[in-house]
Amino acid sequence: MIARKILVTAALPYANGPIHIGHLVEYIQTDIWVRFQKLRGQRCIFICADDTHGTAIMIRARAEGRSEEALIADMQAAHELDFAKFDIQFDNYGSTNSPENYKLCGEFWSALRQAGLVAQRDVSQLYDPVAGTFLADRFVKGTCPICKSLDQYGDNCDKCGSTYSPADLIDPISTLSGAKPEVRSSPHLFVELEKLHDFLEQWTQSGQHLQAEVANYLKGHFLGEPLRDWDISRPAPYFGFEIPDAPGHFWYVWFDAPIGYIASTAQWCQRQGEKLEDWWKNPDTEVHHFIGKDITYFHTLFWPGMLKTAGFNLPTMVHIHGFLTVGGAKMSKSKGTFIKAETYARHLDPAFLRYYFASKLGPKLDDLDLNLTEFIDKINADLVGKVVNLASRTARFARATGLAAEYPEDGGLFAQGAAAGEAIAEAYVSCDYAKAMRLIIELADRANPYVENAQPRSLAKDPARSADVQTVCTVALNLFRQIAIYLAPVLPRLAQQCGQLLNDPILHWQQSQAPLLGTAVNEFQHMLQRVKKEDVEAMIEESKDQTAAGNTTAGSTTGTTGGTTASTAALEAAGDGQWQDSGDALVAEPLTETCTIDDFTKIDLRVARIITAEHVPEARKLLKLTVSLGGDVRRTVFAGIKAAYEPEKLVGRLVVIVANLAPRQMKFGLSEGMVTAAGPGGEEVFLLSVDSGAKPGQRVH
RNA sequence: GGGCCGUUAGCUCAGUUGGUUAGAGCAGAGGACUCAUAAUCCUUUGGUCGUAGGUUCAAGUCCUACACGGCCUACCA
Repeated sequence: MIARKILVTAALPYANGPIHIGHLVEYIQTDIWVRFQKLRGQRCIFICADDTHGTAIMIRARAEGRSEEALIADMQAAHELDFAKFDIQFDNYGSTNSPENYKLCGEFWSALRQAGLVAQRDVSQLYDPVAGTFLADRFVKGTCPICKSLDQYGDNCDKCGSTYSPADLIDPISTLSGAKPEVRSSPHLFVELEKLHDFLEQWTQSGQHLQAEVANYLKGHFLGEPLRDWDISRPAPYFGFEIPDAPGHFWYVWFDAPIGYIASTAQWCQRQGEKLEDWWKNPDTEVHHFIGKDITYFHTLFWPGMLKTAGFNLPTMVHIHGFLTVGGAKMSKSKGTFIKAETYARHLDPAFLRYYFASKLGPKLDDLDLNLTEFIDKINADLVGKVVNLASRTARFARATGLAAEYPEDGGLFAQGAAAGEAIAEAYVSCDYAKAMRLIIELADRANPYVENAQPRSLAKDPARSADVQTVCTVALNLFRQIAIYLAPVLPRLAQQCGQLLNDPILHWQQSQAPLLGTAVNEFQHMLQRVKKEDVEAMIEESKDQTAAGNTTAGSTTGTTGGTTASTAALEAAGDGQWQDSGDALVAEPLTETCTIDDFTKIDLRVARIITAEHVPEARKLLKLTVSLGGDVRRTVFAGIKAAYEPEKLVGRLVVIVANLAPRQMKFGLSEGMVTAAGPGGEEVFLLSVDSGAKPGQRVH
């Protein structure tokens, strides 16, 4: 058999936050696939890197008073350490901030230029004169130009949903410095993706490279109309690569991030004495990308377009997975389900998570739920009770004799297991790990009754029957070994331990097809500890302590999406030791521009009592409140607090409202004010209260 | 509102091109064993396969509608 050349990537984690268990779904999924391919004898390499560029990194480095390079070096070291703990084994782990990547970006760039796909036009963008930087959309807030809502981000309005340019915002402020941004026009470079429309249509709809639902999604959402030009340059200052033929302009982080896959491969080639062309410009090489559904767009439209234009291999397959939920809900810092990789590894065996994810992962892009009770049960029942137990209940008796020289009659168990190998392999290949695990555990379910019936315990008592003991142990340990081989992609350490126990390392899938005979058996050592409920609880508790609030989507990675807000060391160090308040909130929403007392008095804050509160059935976030300002002055106010408060519990309660806010016509009625609250939104909304004694209608000074 | 996916035993899920009394694991109940990490083994309870129609000799499996849930997208504070 000629080995296939398979190049596999997982999305590049952004250098702005630690690895958490949501990320790990992807890296574990990918690592299993790679280990499987290697075990089957394919030439398979696993390539990844840190994604390091962009405004967010620049801002954070600035806040921490150090260089971007120092920041990303620290983050990369932390990421690699976390991955190693989970046995995620990259062939090369690079960085998008590498000379190789710069060179390749140039290559892609020339190709795009030559193909006539680059257009230039001016973009008016807001500029922060204090921070001395152009402002990415999310670093500008102001009043929505469409619906006049206050405090909206620069790219789209949370309230009316309209999208616009940050330059259109009314009364914008920079969230970096609080300064009033100026509109500055600057030339930007665009990739005219529409010119590749036909190619992308054909490539995405071929039925070969994408999961069917993904192809449908693209067809419905993007390919049905002209593809928009893609703005891939950013004016200085920007942490990234300067565009060679456009001094003062930098490639947008999403331009150089996927090219990082190739750059990281180049580093591997350098080390291995291989040629990059053999891996990226070779029709015989398969390229497989594993990504989360949040970055589908980039990997299925832009990226193939770029590869096609620059003459690199197109992805053979883009494997897209869903998000992780914990206990059926999004990971939540306040609930302690936002679990960092590092925290998990301090409390529990990473192998457990690998097995659990494997047992839940299918080829679809459904979200995957980590149910902690199920987690405990599954690990203890499957891995400890069924699999490892096979070895632990027999290895001891086999020490004296070793394995028999001939494989005994076992009622066809080993042959059955060998025959199941191809079905298991197919399940791995198609990323249906759940099915693979099911099939494997079935083998263990058949093996244990064999041991039970064979009664090695009573045989062992009779010295005259040592041959029979050897027979039984030879069967049981071979069945165990067969299972360990099948599980090796998921549980590499177990495979290694099995190899040690039986003096024969597990190196190839094919070893599952013939029993191991005539070797010595070493002393049995515990292979896996059971999961203890207390350890899981301790992990959750510790995760709770870390930061204040905020639900975060347990998404995947690469680039500018899905990153968690970074806390800054500086702010945390300055925090009051007694309360341990995190600096995250301030980082997420920095202080605004200084205002005068006159500015403040323009806003008329009043104490009000909630008289009625009801759900607005059609609205997802809104409650309709009637508040009293005393006497018979009533106001109707819509408040976006549905996720955080039950209407019944609000009635009678005193709140603080903005009483002179211009009324606003909303879909569900006229809103005549605004209820004040703190928090990032969603379930994390906290209404302002006043101390007892205050009366409706009183002004807040 | 649009799109996609799902709805099978208390829980997690299998159910192949429609074909006999719908399966597994876990949990529950009873028993056995004590070699093993209180592991294992045997027996057993439990399902009008979301609802309503339809196609068919035959439907968990195909079609239609509806309900519920999830995700995406839009709308919407």
